Amino acid sequence: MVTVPVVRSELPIDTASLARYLIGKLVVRDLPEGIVSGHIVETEAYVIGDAAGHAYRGMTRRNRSLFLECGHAYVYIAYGSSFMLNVSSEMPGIGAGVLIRALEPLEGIPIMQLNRGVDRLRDLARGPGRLAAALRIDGRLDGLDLCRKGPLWLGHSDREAGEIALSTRIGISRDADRPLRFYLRGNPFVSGPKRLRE
DNA sequence: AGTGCGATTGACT
DNA sequence: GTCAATCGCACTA
Repeated sequence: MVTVPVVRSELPIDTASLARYLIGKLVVRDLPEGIVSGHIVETEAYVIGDAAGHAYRGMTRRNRSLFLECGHAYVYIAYGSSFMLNVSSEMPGIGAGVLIRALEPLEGIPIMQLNRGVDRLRDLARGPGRLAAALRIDGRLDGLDLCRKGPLWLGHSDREAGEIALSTRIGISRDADRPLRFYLRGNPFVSGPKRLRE
């Protein structure tokens, strides 16, 4: 697969714009068994001053990667067992980021199937915890620069993305009405209930 | 030291 | 569709 990393200077600084920009880009994972990758089909923006964002109450040990220059990984555990992959956004020192919620599998599908313990293509990376498991993403990747080739990085795709739709975010209670979720309309690899996929 | 709560998932009706 | 498991983290004292 011929793909090049996204260029940091081309990333939109604004968090919501970055969330939209990342739809259709590639997440590439370099594992000992081979390359695993997929197209991003769903993201959520956790913007500056967002009560639902992990940086809302300032920097802590867990969320410090959110304050890095845009294009770095913020990886944390939700509900005790599921890892979540985020891309930091905004200027250095500003805590905001984009949650990558779902991938359409592209390369290394047999590796994903082993990592997930399921075969069905649609179930491999539909949902943020499943995505991280499929790509074997854990806390050791927290803080990584995603704009250069390495164990985990973001790449350009030559495929046309399709229509990008907007909705409220999934699984939060505070600031729940803000339309900050981006997804490819009708794409079967998008998570959430039916009404949030069409 | 104790408490409450999730940016979820998988099993089940 | 419903619901419980699960445990790290932030907050209170």
